[in-house]
Amino acid sequence: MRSRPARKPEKTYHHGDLRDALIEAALHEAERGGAEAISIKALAKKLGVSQPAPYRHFADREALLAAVTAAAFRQLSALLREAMARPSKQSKLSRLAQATLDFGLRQNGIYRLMFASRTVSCAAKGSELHAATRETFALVIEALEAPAVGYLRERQALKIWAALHGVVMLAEQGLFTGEAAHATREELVEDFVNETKAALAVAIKDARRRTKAGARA
Amino acid sequence: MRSRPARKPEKTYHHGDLRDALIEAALHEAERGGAEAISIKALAKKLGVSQPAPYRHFADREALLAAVTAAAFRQLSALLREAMARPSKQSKLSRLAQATLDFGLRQNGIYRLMFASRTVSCAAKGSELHAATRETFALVIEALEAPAVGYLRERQALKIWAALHGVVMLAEQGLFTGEAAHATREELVEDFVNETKAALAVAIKDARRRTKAGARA
DNA sequence: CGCGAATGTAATAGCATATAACTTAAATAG
DNA sequence: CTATTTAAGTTATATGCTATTACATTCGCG
Repeated sequence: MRSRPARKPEKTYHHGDLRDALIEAALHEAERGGAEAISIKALAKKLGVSQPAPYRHFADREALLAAVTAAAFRQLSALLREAMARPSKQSKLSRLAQATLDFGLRQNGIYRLMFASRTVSCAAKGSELHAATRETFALVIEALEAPAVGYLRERQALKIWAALHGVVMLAEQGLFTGEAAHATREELVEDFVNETKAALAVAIKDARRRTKAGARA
Repeated sequence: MRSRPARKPEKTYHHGDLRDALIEAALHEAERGGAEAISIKALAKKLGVSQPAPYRHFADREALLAAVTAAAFRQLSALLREAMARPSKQSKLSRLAQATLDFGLRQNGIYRLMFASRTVSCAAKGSELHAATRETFALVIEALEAPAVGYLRERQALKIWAALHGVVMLAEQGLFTGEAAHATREELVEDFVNETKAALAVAIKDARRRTKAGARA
């Protein structure tokens, strides 16, 4: 898991890999408690450096959170890629959807860091975080396994992505537990997956029909 | 807007309505900045009382946030009720959906307080907050304008509610702006509304057909 | 080797949560 | 109508976090 210093508890003045270690440790803290659980002071103590040391690598707490969030997006991307690559009877989209749901519920702290804070929306266009979020979304489009016809794919990707996040959100709010459990989260996700596929197929067929008609005229 | 003391800047030892005033002021702060923007110290200063005064009404910050969140849910419920009551050519569900989207984007700080924190999921079953969230969800079911057939309504309500929140979430992340704007948020919401209505109609018809068949056998 | 840049430390300022001990005023009983 | 209890507010203080400043150490490169 660790990278460079590996096992060297010798007291060296320089940590060697503090930046990455901070991100990794912060992710671990965020697992339970989300962004609020990330304390620069606590991280420094855990890693055996002085409190101001992290400020050599991050301008302020926000900057650290942005880097951690970007790392989390890359982590999610890897998970989704893996889920999509895995041989299965289910469709790629279905696997991506279930993997997202799984991630959102199991690692809810990290999930909230990624989707429920204003960190992402404040990310500049060329930033590491912005790139990481775009890459994740690209995987959603890929999971549709459909040809690019105008922006029909992108539109359906937005829809399924939105729906998925909504399910995670409501699940965490307890709307699927106790008396309110009128459907399982997995059932709902499958519904969305099927509706998305159907809508996309119809839209593409429709667009092609219209194009042909236009060409004939 | 204010309740009891109305206009009495005279230095009285007792504020008279500190609890409600705190909630109202906190909501105002949350409008920009979400939960993080709510500082007990700052609220106390703004209301002209000492810092520890709020602790007479709320055990800790979490308790204040829970009360504020409950107030926010009641506020949303009122908005939705109003949107549904308003005469219009659009369906009730469509109006509820657009009103939710509107609220989520315009009052995004409050919205995040309501849906993106763990406050709600930590709310006990009999709590004020729990009741407020259930009431809001009941409005979603009502907006479907469909008879109760098993839990088909509830299921579709969950779906549209989830989808709506996903759209707000992604919109706030910037997935509908710039090059990525392959659909407007409103379009997507209308898509979800229509799909929900269609799915519910089909499910109800299907259920009734099956019931009749069962009775005949 | 030596010097500059990167990285870490100690000391400190400032703000927020929360508690303890004390004070004031409102409400209620006798 | 006073006495006493209690709700609500105050001052003082402990603790924890962010962030900055000035200083120390080491790395890497010419």
